[in-house]
Amino acid sequence: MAGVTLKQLITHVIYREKAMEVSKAEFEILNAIWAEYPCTAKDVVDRLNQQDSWHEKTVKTLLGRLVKKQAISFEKRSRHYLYQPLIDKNEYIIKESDNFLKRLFGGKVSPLVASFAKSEKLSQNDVDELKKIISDWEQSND
Amino acid sequence: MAGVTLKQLITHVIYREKAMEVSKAEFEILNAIWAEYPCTAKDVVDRLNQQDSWHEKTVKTLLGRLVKKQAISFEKRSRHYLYQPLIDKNEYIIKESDNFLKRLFGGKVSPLVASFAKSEKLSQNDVDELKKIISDWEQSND
DNA sequence: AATTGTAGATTACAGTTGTAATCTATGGTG
DNA sequence: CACCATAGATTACAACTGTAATCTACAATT
Repeated sequence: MAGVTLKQLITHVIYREKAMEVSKAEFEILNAIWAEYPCTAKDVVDRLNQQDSWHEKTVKTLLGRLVKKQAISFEKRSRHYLYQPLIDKNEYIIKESDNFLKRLFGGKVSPLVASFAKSEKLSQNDVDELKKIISDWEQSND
Repeated sequence: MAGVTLKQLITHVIYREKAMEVSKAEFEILNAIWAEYPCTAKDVVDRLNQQDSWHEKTVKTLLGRLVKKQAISFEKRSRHYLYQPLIDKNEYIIKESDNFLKRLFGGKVSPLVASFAKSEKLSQNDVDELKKIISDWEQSND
């Protein structure tokens, strides 16, 4: 620990206080794990490579970072690790959505939908789905 | 330019090819400018400080970065600059929303709304607004 | 048992970001 | 006209990111 500045030390000590932030690339990894877990690093690589092209080394790095951030954990199975999420997908997605809506739309969904409607990014199908969601909501809120 | 690696050079040459990325802090600045422009750095600081606390130096740095990224431009007025956006607020917001929805919800709005409904983050007011948006949409799409 | 492929650990490295402090030049003030 | 406050320019700097290459150790194979 030689050469560590006081600031670094303090930063480290209060690390746990900070809200955990998952970067975009890390989220892709997390998402692949959520698909089915526990799973190996190879599983993750394979899943990701169905869509895009991820270098195995990159995926390993990101898995390591997610472990350090305590977003996932692993269990040793002889040669390889079995990874598994420590955070819930729905919870995470809600939190992220909430943050996003706060930053851009005052925290509400409707302005987003309105903005999509205005720029013609809303299809009949989207509207049908929205109507269904609304009627379900009304069903359970009276 | 001595000591520049080939990779750096290439990165720089193809710089314009990359989609411009505005960071979160930069977005706050942009947002303050969109409120009313042209405006000075001081205007931006004042506007931001109505809500949060921004250091003047930080704001200046971010203004500089936005200029470099060609997200805003300025015009000299003797001692100070008059800043003004180079990107349209609605366009930017739509693009960001689209990206966000692609990353988390397969690109569609309804799953976001559904997820909000499920976690009880939807108020009667939100629902009323959504209904209004939908009926307006249907009005103009038949 | 020696060898080797491979899994994870460590190291690399430039770019971005948040957050400012310091430098420099100039317009306004006494 | 000299001086200074201040605006913008430059510099700082650690953390985070994306993207991998290299190192190290062990399990499976011959």
